[in-house]
Amino acid sequence: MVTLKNYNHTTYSILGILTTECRTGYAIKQLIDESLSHFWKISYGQIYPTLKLIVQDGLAEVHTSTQKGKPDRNEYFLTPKGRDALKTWLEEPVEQIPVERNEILLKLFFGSYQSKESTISLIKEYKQKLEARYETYKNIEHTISTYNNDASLYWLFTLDYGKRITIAAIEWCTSTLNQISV
Amino acid sequence: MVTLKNYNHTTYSILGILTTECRTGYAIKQLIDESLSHFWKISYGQIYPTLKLIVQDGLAEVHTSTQKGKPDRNEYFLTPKGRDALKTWLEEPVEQIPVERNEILLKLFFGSYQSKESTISLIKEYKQKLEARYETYKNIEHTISTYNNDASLYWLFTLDYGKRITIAAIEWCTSTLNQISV
DNA sequence: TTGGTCATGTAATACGTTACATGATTTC
DNA sequence: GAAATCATGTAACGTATTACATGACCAA
Repeated sequence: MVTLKNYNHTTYSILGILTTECRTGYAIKQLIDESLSHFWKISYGQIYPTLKLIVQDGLAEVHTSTQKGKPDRNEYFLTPKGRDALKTWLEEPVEQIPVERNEILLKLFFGSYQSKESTISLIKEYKQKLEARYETYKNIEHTISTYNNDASLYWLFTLDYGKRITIAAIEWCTSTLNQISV
Repeated sequence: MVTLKNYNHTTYSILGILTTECRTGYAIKQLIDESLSHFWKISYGQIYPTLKLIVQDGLAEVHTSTQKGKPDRNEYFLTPKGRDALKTWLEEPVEQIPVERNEILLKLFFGSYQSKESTISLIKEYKQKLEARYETYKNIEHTISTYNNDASLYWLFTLDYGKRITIAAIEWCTSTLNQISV
């Protein structure tokens, strides 16, 4: 029995996206920025080396098409081994919820060391950014609704998460501002 | 006029903590693990090199006490320059809210590629971890309440944030489980 | 005597961002 | 003519984790 190598989450995100119609490094970046941006991000500096790696390891195959004028287009396709690796990872339990570092909370933690006004504008700006983010989520939701494949239900679940968290954070801003302003 | 160097958030977190009674690398780690763990984390591999750096740059001074038997104890104290650097950073606006990578949402995003049962247990486990986290937050809250200094009000604000976000996430779990189980 | 607490530190590795380089086609 | 889109990729750098090494004291 062959034990599969362990890859990092970035690699699995790419394997996962290769199950969709996205086949090029460029398209992978686009999909993540458009539809997963509320809980994932990636850079070309990760994508291209990772694509190379998964081909080396036999998780994907690359079909290169040289087009007149245009640059080469490398399309990637999962192999059965690649699908296995993805499935295995998907069914593994998640060990821990990671701690997200939050700069705003870090600054607020030292709030007694700055002026009330600074703290208030810190939270007000945060609130504005959260409200903008909420609007973005509604746009993503709209984009996803138009896809209408069997994946889109799950995509909407992840968005619902983003929206709920954002609303909770906005409410916290309001409540905290009230408590400070007194 | 002297322009201050820019440091990373980890460095500012250490500067901030040096405004409290925590003076050693060990105590810094402890405080973060106990009272900031809902939005920050740090390792010794960051703490000790950073302490060295801020002394080099004149942001802190170190007083070493050699004790009989026990290992050397290095106590760090902010210099006026260190306080300036902290204050400047505290009053700078936060550019962007970072995207937190979320492994659970990543797996859920590819939910159509796995069995319903896997997805359900993924979310159930997540919910359990969130509930455990909520309990932890209540413990931290209790710890902080006993400190009773002028910082503790702000510390409680950050905790309130953690609690609200966690509750929203738990509610999302419940709602999503209902929708999947149908 | 075993494990916890106090206490400091480094080296290797892993992970991620940013800036750079290239270049054709299409749209305003 | 300028800007956006499609398209690929590397190198340098910044940041963080993990494992390792050391060692005394104290409590169960």
